[in-house]
Amino acid sequence: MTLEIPEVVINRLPVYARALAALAMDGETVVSSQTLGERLDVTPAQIRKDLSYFGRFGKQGRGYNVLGLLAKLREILGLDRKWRVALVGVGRLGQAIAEYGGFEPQGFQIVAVFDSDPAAIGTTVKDVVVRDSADLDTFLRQNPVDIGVVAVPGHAAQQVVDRLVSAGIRAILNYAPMTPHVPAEVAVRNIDPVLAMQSMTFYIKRQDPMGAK
Amino acid sequence: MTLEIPEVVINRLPVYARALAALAMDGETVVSSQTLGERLDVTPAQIRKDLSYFGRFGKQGRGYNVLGLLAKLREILGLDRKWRVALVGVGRLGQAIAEYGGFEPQGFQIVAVFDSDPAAIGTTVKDVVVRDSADLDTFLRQNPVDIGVVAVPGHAAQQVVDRLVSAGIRAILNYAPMTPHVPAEVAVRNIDPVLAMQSMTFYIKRQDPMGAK
DNA sequence: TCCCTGTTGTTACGGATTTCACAACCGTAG
DNA sequence: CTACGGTTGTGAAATCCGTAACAACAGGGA
Repeated sequence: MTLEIPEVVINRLPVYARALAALAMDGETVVSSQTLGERLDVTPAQIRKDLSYFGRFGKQGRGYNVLGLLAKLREILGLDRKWRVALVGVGRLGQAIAEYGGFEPQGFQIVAVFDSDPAAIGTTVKDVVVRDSADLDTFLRQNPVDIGVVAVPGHAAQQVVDRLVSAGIRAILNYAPMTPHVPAEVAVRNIDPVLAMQSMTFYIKRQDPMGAK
Repeated sequence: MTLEIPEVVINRLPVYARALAALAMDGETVVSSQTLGERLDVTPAQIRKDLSYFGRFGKQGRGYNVLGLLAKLREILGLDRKWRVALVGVGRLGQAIAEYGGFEPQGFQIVAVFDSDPAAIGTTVKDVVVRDSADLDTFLRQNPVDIGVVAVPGHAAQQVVDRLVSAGIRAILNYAPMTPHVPAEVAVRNIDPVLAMQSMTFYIKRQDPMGAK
C-alpha cells in the first residue's frame, strides 16, 4: 500500500521535520512549500510531491500548518514513540556517541552498550554498564532493541553487523569505515566523515586554497 | 572536459578507493569489477561505468590492478596531497572530532581550531590552540585552509558557514543539525546521525521490536 | 598460431526521480 | 456574490541514473 515510496523521499522527510520544528520554535504557524524550500534549498515542487506520497496536508492559498504537518511527518516516520538503541564499541568514537546529547531528545535511547575489551567491560558510560560483546546475542534476544549502532574498528565491524542482524535487529547505524553486508530487509546508514571529505576534495582540487593570493 | 560528472559518481569514488586499499592490505594485486562489486554491494556495471568517466584503467580478461587503480582514484579525488582543515566549535562534539584519529592518516590535518566560548579560547586541543571565533576571518585570510568543519550549535551554524564562505573556504563539513545555505560553488556535506536514524525508523516502524515475542 | 575463458569499456535502453505547468481551490476584499 | 492573489496536488515531460548486453580484447593453453 505505502509501498514503492522512493528511499530518497524518505530520507528527505526528517529534514522537512527538522525545519518545521525550527519554524515552530520561531512561532510560525503556517508555511508554504515555497518558503520551506528556500530554507532547505529544495524546490517547492519537490516538497509538494514528496508529501503527496502520503496524503494531502496543505491548504490552497495558505500553505501548511506547521505543527500539523510536523505531527504528520513524525507519525509517518515513526518518530511519535521512543526507540531503543544498542551501541557496540566504546572506544573513543563509541564514547563520544554515547555522550552525544542529540539522540535522547529525539527519542533515541541508548539502553545497552557493548565492547570486547576486558578493560572496558563493567565500566559505565552514561549510566549504562558496558557489557561483554560475547553476550550480545543473548542480551538482544532477551531485551528488545530497535536500532544497533556500530562503532568498532573496521576489521571487526562485519562480524558485529552479522550478529546484530542474526539477533533480529533491522536498523543499523554504522560508523565503521567499511560497507556492511546485510540482507535487504535491514536498513543501514553509514556515517563516515572521511568519505564525505574525500568527495569534496574532488571539487576543490583545481583551485589554490583560499583562492590563492 | 571532466565536466558533467554526476555527483553520485564522485561520492562513490572514495568508497571504491577505500575498498581497494583494503584489498591491497590483503595482498590482492588484481580485482575485477565483479569482485569489487560484491564487496561493496554495487553492480559491476556501475563500477565500470563510474570509472569510464575518467579513463580506462582495467585490462580485459584480468580486471584492475589494485594499487594502480587506487593511485588513479586518489589522484582524481585529489587525495594525493595534504588538506588543511579548520574546526569551528570545540564543545563535546568538536572535541571528539579533533581527537578522532581518522582524518590525519587520510591527509586531513586540523591546523586551526576556533570557539567563541571564552573558557575554551586559549586551551589546546590536540596540540592546537583554540582561537577566538572573532578572529576567524583574519586567520583564514592569512593562513590557507581548504576545508571548514562546523561543530557549533545549530543556531550559530549559519553565521559560521557564512564567515567561512566569505573567507574563501570552498568545502564545508557540517555537523550542525541544520541545512546550511551556501553559494553553488561551495561543497557541503552534512553529518547528522539523528537524521540517519530518523529515516531508518520509517522502515522498521511496522514491526514489533526484535520480531516481537 | 588459433581458440577459449574472462573481463573491460561503452552504447542503448529503461526505470527512477525531478521539474514543469496548470486546474482546482481557499480566503479575503470589494 | 464575484473576483483575485496565492498555493496546493498532480499528471505529463524532462532529466538523470543504473542496468543490460555485447563487441573488443588480453592471456593462456593446445
